[in-house]
Amino acid sequence: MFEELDPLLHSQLRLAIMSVLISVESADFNYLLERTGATRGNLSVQISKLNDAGYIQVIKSFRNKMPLTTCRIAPKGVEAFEKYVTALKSYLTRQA
Amino acid sequence: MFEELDPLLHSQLRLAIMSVLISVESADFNYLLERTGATRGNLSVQISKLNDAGYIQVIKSFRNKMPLTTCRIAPKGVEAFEKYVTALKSYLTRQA
DNA sequence: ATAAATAAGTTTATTTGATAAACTATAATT
DNA sequence: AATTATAGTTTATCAAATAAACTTATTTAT
Repeated sequence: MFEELDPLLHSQLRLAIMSVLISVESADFNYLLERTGATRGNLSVQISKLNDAGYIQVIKSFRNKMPLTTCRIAPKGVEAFEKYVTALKSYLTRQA
Repeated sequence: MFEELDPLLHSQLRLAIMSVLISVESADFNYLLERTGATRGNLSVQISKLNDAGYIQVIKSFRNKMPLTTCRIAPKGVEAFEKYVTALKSYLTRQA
């Protein structure tokens, strides 16, 4: 049987966000915008969802008097990402 | 940048259907039901969508006077599946 | 003979989710 | 003091996944 795919990760944009975050120490809003090609609104929403799930940590501060949103992957997020990758493999490898 | 994920394949059930079909010569409705764990309604809808897209071929016949729906992957479906797998990899491998 | 149960799907309705458009707040520029 | 730019958030819309309800035909039981 196929393993369940975590619906929070089985979304193109959220997966892209997580994919970026798993490879860097931290990433700010604009960097994620650029890397994912998302719109600001969509990015904002999906960051919130990942944060609510405890998959990422979001730190809001100021840089040059401007708001700065910094994201960092959380242990729970790493775990979920790895589990998702494993689950996906059950769909991708062709077994008879 | 991340590659686009074919929305037709980036769906748990449709991906499961395609995953089964890519590994067998053909599969009937009940076999797909069993393998995917889907409900009949949901399976019916998703088979239709894959058929409409030309990803699979659906043959309706009768066995023991009962309707029999047989599915087979189409060349276009194999192509799309392979492209999807390649695209997915851009999300799963952690590059800095 | 007819009523109930089973089989194999399909259609419709609901609910969720992704996305963009519109909005907010602050800062810098003209 | 308007206008433009920056960095987001909130709201509205549209699509899509899913299950519930329905259909049609077939056995089986009464």
